[in-house]
Amino acid sequence: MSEHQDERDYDEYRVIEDLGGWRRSHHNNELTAANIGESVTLMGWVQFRRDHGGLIFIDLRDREGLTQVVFSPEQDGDAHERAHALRTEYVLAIKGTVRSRPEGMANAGLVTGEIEVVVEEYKLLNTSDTPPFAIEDRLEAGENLRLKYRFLDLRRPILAKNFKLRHKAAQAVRRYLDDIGFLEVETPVLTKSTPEGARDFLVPSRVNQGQFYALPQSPQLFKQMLMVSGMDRYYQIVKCFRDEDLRADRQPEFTQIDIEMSFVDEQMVQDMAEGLVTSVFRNTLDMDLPTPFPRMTYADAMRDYGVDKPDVRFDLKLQEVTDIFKGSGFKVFAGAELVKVMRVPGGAELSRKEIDEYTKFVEIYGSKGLAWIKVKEDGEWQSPIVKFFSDDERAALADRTQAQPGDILFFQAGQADIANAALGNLRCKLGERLGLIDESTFAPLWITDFPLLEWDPDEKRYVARHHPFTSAKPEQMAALESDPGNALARAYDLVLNGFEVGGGSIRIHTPEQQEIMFKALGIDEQEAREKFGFLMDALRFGAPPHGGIAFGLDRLIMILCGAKSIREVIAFPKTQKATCLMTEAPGEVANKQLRELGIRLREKVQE
RNA sequence: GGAGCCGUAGUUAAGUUGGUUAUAACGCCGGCCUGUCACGCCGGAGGCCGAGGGUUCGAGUCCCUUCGGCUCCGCCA
Repeated sequence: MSEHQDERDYDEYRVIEDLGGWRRSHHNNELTAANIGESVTLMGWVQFRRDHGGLIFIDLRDREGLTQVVFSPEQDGDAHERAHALRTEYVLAIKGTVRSRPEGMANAGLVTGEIEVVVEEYKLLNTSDTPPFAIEDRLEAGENLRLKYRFLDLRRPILAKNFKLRHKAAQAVRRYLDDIGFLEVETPVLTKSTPEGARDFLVPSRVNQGQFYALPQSPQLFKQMLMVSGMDRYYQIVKCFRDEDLRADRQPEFTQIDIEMSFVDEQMVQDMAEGLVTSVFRNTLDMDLPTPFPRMTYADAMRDYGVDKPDVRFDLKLQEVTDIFKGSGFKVFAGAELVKVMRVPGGAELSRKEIDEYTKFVEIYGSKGLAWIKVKEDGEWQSPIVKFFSDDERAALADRTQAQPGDILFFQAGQADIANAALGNLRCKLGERLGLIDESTFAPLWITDFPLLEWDPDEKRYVARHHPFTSAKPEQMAALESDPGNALARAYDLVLNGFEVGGGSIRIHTPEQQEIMFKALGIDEQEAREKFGFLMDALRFGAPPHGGIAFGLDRLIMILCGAKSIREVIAFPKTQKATCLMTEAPGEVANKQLRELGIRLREKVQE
């Protein structure tokens, strides 16, 4: 066999050069037919290399896009020869001339697809190891790899796009709030641990050994202080910290658009918030959301959707039928605190296997099972449970649900919170599975009239549903002492496509009302003074009526991007175990550091 | 604290009832190639089957433990 011609070692061509005063003239999405003939300087990474031996094509990538550059032996033999050594993710600076691609060679898939840049001179600014995964949108590496090499993952156009949108949204927020008189004020990150709410992240104090700061769960009390200060309108795009377990839409550190206003009621905060959200939509998706946003009370949301953040992009609803089955021969329904049904049009097509799957699904929420009735084409009811129904019960059920041939009815019966959660979440699963959701639509919705307090069976006391500084509805403030469980709050959530993206309230601004609230929560005077003394003091010095709202920026951006997780819109997110695979945080610290802080670990971690 | 899914070349995956030398595609390395655009063609290298233990004549496959990733329940005012 003809001996291998000497295999070449290209390393001699891989000499890294200095930028040497070169300046970039364009990004890689900018050049079009209008630039033909221009001399340009481009910089970026090698996306694809197509080496024909003669001609070499490189797609040069930067944050903005791709441009095809051509190395031709006729143009510059030396540059062409050296270009054989180029590999994926090498960093290049090229000087060349923009020219039209030959007839029929345009690439309609690229903004720059009509042209190419023929290289006259280039510098290799850096080489690259072969990346552990391809830097492309269509190839998805495992998430652990992506997070370990997040700096490479972030080179992918889809992520660059997410972060550009996030940036635009943040700019729109600042512009909008600045225009209507809000001041951006920073608040401390090292602050005080407060009872109530989420678990705090603690930071030990070296100067005050044995004492700890807490990272803020939100700047709630600071923004109220700013209102007392007469700051009038405050906002901040700010990190918040909650040491709770993670979800696809929850990270231990996350970003809020935090807003507070003086001399306002609910309507004024909501109007402002709608203006903010519509401005964000306009400046990111170029989409006009109709205002005012629809409103729904918490009670109605629970009644019709079983959850307090309904996805109203599709129209399935729940109906209560507890009354129909009071005293029924079907004991499962007769003895239940709540019986609810959901009519799913066309659902009779669901297979037994699918229904079994949904039965498993509702068990997640503590449900004991999933009863169902299929209405066949001839109107006959097929079901494991109808044989237990009386004729009256059947008639009442048919009347209330208006079930039609081809429908399926799903039932939940039992403890109210479980039945609601099970059926409400099944509703969302079915909406997805049956293609009832138009992914291109956005359905904002205000949820209002939340209960002020919730009974905590573990602690055997009421806890604040929103937070302890939320005002009750004026007509119920007096009743707070006599009938705390039924008081409604001046609180509101903004729900978007089934996600809670914002929440706020009108706050308590007199010490008398705040004391009543603490009392209702079982916080005695001494504890109130210890934990919230500064708040009590502030309320005594002419606190104006005030209220506000906070938006979960990560969630909002996730929805705007169509992403499945907020990790796709956070540059360096944590895993479900709250670790960072790139930096390997959290980590152990040197004994010296612990000594300085006056901390000794209870159990020495071996090795 | 709990439930479920997953972990096999660099990557993404296949791997039957436990049975020869663990597959494929992409990527990587080398050769050829002047109009490709996820270039093409030829050749080649590459494996602690997450880790540890067990069952067995024999384990990627079965069992136990453990580590890691994801989804969810609890939790998250």
